[in-house]
Amino acid sequence: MKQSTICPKFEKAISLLSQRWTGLVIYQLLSGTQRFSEIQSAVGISGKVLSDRLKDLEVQGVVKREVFPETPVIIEYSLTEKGHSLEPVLKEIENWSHVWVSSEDDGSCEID
Amino acid sequence: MKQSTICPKFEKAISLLSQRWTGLVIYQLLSGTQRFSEIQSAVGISGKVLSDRLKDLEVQGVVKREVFPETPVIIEYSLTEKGHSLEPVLKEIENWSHVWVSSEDDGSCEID
DNA sequence: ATAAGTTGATTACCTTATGTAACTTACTAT
DNA sequence: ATAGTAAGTTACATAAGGTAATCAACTTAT
Repeated sequence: MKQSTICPKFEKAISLLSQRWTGLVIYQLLSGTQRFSEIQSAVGISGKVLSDRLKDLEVQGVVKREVFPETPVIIEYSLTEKGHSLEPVLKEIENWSHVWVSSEDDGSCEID
Repeated sequence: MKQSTICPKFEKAISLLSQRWTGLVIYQLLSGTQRFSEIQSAVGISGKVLSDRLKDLEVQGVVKREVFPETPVIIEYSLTEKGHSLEPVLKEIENWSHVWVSSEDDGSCEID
């Protein structure tokens, strides 16, 4: 099963964004450079999967990884230009969510 | 593991879009009402998962399902207002993909 | 009448993907 | 020595997804 009529570039982009956690991780990094454990606790993702995602995003040129050999070691993750260019997409989703997603029992966020 | 600092509405929206195939199905329906098998062959998704996704999207008020008891039965899927309101998001992704995704061995689409 | 075909789904069965928790490396502080 | 820290990794269990066969309900072909 592989014969869509949809633009392959779009498909690639969608398959990136539609991988679980990826959008959230990028969104989180929009607020600036962060370390592994910061991302992990902010996003609520398991270490294993975060590790996978970051490797993936690095390979795709969306995320940059920098190692500082202090003790204990510090590793910083940030968005590349390509990564930052996803901001409009994430903002559009954020926007949509504030119009169309009901709060239900959820709390709300600052922006609400 | 569940204690993010991210807006719950945004999280909900992202969890919708970051479910595999969902974005592609909605994108496909942007071009108008379609039947099960049309979506299936256009998107390249298995019948099982498409069935799941459509049920999901119907419950979330993104997709509308109409049954015409002809023979064989005809069932039409279309976007609701909520569904259509996702167009800017999908277009933004499309846009991004044309700027940042390389063609590699892929073909290209009309828009390229 | 019996067999074959249609659409939208579902079922059984197998392979990935994700979650949990324990463990690793390398070095510091007690 | 012992414990602690950051960033992962590993082993193991559960959930999600893919494939192919099958179903319901009705029509057309033989």
